[in-house]
Amino acid sequence: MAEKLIEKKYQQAKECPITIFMEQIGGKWKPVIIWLLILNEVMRFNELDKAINGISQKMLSQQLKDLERLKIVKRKSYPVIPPKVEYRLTEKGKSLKENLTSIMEWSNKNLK
Amino acid sequence: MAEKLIEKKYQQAKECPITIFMEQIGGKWKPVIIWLLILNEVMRFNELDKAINGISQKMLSQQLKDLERLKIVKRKSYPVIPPKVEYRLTEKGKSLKENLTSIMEWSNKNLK
DNA sequence: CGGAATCCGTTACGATACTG
DNA sequence: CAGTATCGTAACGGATTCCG
Repeated sequence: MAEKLIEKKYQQAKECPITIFMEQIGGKWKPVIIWLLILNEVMRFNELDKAINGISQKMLSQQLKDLERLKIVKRKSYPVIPPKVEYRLTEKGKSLKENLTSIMEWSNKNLK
Repeated sequence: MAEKLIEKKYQQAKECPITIFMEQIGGKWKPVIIWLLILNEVMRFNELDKAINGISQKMLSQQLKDLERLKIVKRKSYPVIPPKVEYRLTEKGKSLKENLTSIMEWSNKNLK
């Protein structure tokens, strides 16, 4: 009886949207990639690679694929040699700007 | 020369505050814990354990320690038998409410 | 009740090398 | 240039047991 009440009271924790957010947009690299694309509109693979301190090509391409699947990033490839691929945000991706900005401000104020 | 320009242009990516945020507040469990404490003010270890679907005691105590170290959560222990320990947010912790709320809204709108 | 200790599997991440 | 493929390590996370 009491257990049932507790279950009900704290039900919010299940399928928590914040958790889903963290699982999908969080992680070590995705926010940086998104942030760079907010600042620079469009970037090539190689530019992202150079811009992100310490990332490997493997990780970068993996994270970009994830973000593409999530419809946050658009990939545009030109059939030239040498290859040229551009990445930019979708509208959905751009809509993250305010969230990331306020997180950034909080972080600057509160985290070392 | 050109390299130097690129380095400069994308310097934002180093020590990115959003990355720091994700590393410290992100992850699978921390946001849920914080959110529950926002909703319920004060909770005991056991209540958190029951409220968070699928968490193990090990993870819970580990995450609570992390959050305590970050000064986001306050721990209050009563010297009684059986033991009683309460967790609540610090002011710093409470200041995350707006961030988490807007993340939650975005998540509800944009993530499955 | 509120943990700590242990064991163990899975995933994330990283370094390096290679390719169309 | 824009990636794959391969391999090794480290961190994460879960299950179980034990204890004051």
